[in-house]
Amino acid sequence: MATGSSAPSAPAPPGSGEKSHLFNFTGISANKAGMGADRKLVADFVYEKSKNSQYTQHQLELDAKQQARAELVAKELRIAEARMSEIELLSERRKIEAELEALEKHRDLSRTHCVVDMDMFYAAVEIRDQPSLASKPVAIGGLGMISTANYVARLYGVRAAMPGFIAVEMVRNPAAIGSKMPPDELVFITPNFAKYTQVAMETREIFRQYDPHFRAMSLDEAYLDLTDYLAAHGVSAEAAVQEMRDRVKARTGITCSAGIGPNRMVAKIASDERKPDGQSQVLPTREAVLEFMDRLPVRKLPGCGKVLENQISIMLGVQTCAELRAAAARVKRAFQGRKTCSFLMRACLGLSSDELAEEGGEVGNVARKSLSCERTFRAESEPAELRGRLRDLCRQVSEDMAASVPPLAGRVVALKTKASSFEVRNKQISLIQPVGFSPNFGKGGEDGREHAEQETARVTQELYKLLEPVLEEQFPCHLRLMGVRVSSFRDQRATLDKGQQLISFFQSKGSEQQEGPSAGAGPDNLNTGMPKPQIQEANVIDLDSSQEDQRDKSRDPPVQSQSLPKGCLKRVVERLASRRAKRIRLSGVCCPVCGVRVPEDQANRHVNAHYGDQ
DNA sequence: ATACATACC
DNA sequence: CACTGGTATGTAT
Repeated sequence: MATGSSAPSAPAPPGSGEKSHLFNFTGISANKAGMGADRKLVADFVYEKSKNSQYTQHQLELDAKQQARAELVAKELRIAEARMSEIELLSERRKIEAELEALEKHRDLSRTHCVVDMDMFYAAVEIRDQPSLASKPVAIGGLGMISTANYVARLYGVRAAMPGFIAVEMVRNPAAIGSKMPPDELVFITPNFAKYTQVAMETREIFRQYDPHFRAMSLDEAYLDLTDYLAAHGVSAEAAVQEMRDRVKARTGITCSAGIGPNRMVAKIASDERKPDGQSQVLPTREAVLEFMDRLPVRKLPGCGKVLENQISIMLGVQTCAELRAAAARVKRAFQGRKTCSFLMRACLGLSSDELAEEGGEVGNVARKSLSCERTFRAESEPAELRGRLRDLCRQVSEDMAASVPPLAGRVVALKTKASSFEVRNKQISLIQPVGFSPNFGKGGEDGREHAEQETARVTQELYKLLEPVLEEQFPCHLRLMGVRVSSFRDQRATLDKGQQLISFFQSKGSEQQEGPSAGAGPDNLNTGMPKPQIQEANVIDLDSSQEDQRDKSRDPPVQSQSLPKGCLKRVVERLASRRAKRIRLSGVCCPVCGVRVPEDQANRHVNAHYGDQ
């Protein structure tokens, strides 16, 4: 299993005992090494602590399934290759060379992208506000799950996404995981998301000055296109980013790391190189990019997680991007007909999908596509209790839909359940009429609040009525989690921020452009390597008319932009811009997590709601 | 189209 | 005490 440099390509011998799967699923891998602790010992330790849990049993099943599949494909590959003649192999080789050559056409070295990542963000904020913690092992989260660990805790092998109760044991018993640290007690801190959000706003104020269209991926990570800034100020990327990081540190007291590169993928990977409190640049030449990519383990490619890494290892015997490139022909055969194939081919050349997007006119869609709420709880069988939880979830989803701008209505609702065995089920219902709020919801006058409550209750009830029978189908059941999701929104664009991105695109590109908004505004395609559906101008028109016109257009086919009269788009953009300005004056602050605009006095509550009000 | 699995922070 | 939550997307059926 590809669990690290120790055993790069050895497939797990079937039936060789419980450690054979040496935790593919811990995700501890080439790039996720815990400093100061031995990876393998950490994996063993975690395994020992949890091998009898339902969780682990379930993970082992998934793991085994995945492993068997990879081995099957590997076997078929070997057979197919054995059957190929020299001539066939040669012609295939030539074909691949040509394809790689063709991909070079998409290489764009003209832009400078930057990814900024705050160092151990939540922990850094807490330690800033309580400096006595600095020397102690600190984890943000609880016994169930850790979201961030400081560097002291990392010396004990503690990492984000690790269950807290295991982390406690590791800190108490560092020798067991090969750490030379003295035994200690892990300090837990309950996350304070409102505070982290406040700090994130401060960093974003700074980011905005370097790229007004920067994209925040989370509270602690942002993608910037520095090209215009550098041209305007005549400074080097290195200097600009250093200055930006200095300003972030001065303003927030927290360090960050950054990567600079000719596209978002390269910048993202580079941001990991000199962490913490460092920056790294990949120069905009083909040679520099290839040299950088070549030594990279494939696992470092955003989008290549532990499963794909393992597949690549088992099926191709490949660990690094250089090997991946050399094995392009086999990559193609192994993943033929799958998006993964083109993703890998481009990625190993250091090509980011945003380059393709610009070239091909395919664009990233920045609108939200689904809204959901899920809760884990102590496993429960009682129907009345489960129904109550379902109703709570429906209420929460309804409130979040109401708080969206515009208020949401969706044609698909889904119930997710996780049994105490960790088996997950999803059941979705497609509707003719969307469930949710009218686009005009929330614009009421004096009786606005009362009406809002009434409508929210109505939507809650509609969701519940749809999903309760779905839950019923599963009785008797023993559940540890339920979740409610709404998608296929009537309004494709969901947040104010994204609306502003639309405007900026149209303004910069001019009114006769036929494509949607530039993918340069966000890293939407970064992980998948694939273009997302476009936002057509039709959506903008729809948005506009939705103000005056309540007809439900959700079932109408998308209007082709070609059918729009000349000059129409420009007017739409202007009207949109003026409405935006009005809304900004009228209504509170923009949630930095979801982009939804909420009244100022509800901002904290709203932000915390994203995280379950912890 | 639906369900399930993977990935990211 | 006991392995998250929200969103997107890829893959299989």
